[in-house]
Amino acid sequence: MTRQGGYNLPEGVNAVRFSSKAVTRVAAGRVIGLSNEKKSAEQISKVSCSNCSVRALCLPAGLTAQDIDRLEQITRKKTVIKAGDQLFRAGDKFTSLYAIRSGSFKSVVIAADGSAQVTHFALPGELLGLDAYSTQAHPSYAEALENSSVCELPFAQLETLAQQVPGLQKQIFNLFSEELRQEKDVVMLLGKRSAEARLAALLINISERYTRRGYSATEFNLTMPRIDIANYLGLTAETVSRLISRFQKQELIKVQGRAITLLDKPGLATLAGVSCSD
Amino acid sequence: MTRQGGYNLPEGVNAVRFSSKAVTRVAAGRVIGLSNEKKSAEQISKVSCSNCSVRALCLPAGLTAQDIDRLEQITRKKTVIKAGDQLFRAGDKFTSLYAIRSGSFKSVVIAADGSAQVTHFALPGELLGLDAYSTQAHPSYAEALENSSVCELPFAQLETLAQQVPGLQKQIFNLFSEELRQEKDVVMLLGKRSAEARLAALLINISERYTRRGYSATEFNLTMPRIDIANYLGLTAETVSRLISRFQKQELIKVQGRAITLLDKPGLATLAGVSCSD
DNA sequence: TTCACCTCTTGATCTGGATCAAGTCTGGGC
DNA sequence: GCCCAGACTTGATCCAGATCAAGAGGTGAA
Repeated sequence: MTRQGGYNLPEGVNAVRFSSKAVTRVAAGRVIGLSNEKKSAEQISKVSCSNCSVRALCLPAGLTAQDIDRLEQITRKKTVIKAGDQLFRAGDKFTSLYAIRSGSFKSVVIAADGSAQVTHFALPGELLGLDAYSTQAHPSYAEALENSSVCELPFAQLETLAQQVPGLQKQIFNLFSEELRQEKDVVMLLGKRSAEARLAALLINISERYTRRGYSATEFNLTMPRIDIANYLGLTAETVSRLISRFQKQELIKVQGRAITLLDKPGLATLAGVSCSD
Repeated sequence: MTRQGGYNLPEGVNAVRFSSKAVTRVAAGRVIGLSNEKKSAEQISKVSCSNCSVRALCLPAGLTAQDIDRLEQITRKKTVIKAGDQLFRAGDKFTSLYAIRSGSFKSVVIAADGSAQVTHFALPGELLGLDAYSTQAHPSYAEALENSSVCELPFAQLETLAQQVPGLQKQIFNLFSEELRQEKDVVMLLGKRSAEARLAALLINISERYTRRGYSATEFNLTMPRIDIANYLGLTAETVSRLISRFQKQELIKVQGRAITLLDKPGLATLAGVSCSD
């Protein structure tokens, strides 16, 4: 649906691509280090949680090796989703949750008047589809922002297994609750904060989420286009662009295309009106 | 904490109070009919889900009589919370969920900079505290907007019971998912909609939620003060007040203090940019 | 009853971010 | 290589809603 040109991410190995001009300014080693994506977009069909990089955040968290084994048995496949492709569409019947192994997604709700609203950016280790349980249909669609891979968890089986494995039930409650808490943060953000505070908060938020996943806290890719960031934050692309320029002038961040370096995270946190781990 | 004066709700039987002027304009029968609160604020300690008016929406939904009985056994008490009192404070250790039997609450998060944000209005049959599970501490405080009663559900026991009763696990997932979906609706609302659309959407939303609880779809109390509505919608009290006046002039609603009559629900739905059940 | 203190309403002015309008940059196709 | 489409940037103008300000209506306490 969304055709991506220009600043788009490459299909292959590295999630970051620079213009020749930019490359001259960034050391090659750091460019590689910036990648949010694992080395290659594997398309292995055997699911193995135990060597998955996000197991500490995903459903296996807190489970015994034996229980993880049972979880692996119901996990149907690990698919590669290309940038721009949809994992599921709005209105699709709810049958499975999807755990993100690598890459990133946006969740988009289409309002009654046809307008789209980005409601969530999802990173590795997070589950997509939790909000579909109560109505048994996905209220939003999920689109890959870069080449991504996911594990599909048929919910009926997951539910049955959770009945037998207390740790799994706990972890599902945990992921539900965590997502609920995050949504409240978004509501807070959109509620009363200035455009400046919103963008600063998003940068801090994404930084912290990447940190928990073992990536650099200060250097990462904003895999989403400006227009999606704007939509998510309740702003326009122009305002986001202006703010990014201003933040650069204020030496809070450094930007090359979609690669971001946070130069002054405490400063951003102050703007955002949140405390930060720095 | 929040001292309430002026337009405050009475302590006693009826949630609605009118000025003498207003009373002359509203038939007594309809005033009674407007009440969002059940007849009296009972303080019975024996929990009985089977004769609770919100059982169809609350945890017992879909359970057998036998399972409801087990649920009742772990439900610790039914307390009356006075208007303005807090059910739990932000930062309190998470031990229980609270099911609202009658009345209404607001959830408020205090940001790092000290500013408060109303993140949710909770009505009978809804659970408070779901967002505290992942961190084991309440991120927000819950304050009664009118005299209310709740059932306390110690979560450790609820979790154990859910392990044994599949329908209960399902229903907990369901309430989590439903709240998540609702939060997404709020994000959509705050994202890009005009002040007018936000207020219209809130009125529609509250109307539909009361309808599901068996109250009138067109006549109900906005139990929350304007300032809370404004905070929740990311607006100022002045803007909310102006909009309410304008909606009255446009004959979309009729307002007496906090009592609201929706005169043109489809019209409001159009403004809100949502479809409605009317 | 009077007074203090709320919440709510209404008016006047100001401003942050939207909108409109050109551009520039980048990568892909030919 | 050149061209084109889409992502992004930057500038000028406009307006919805904030802010500031004043007053009205209602309640509880003395």
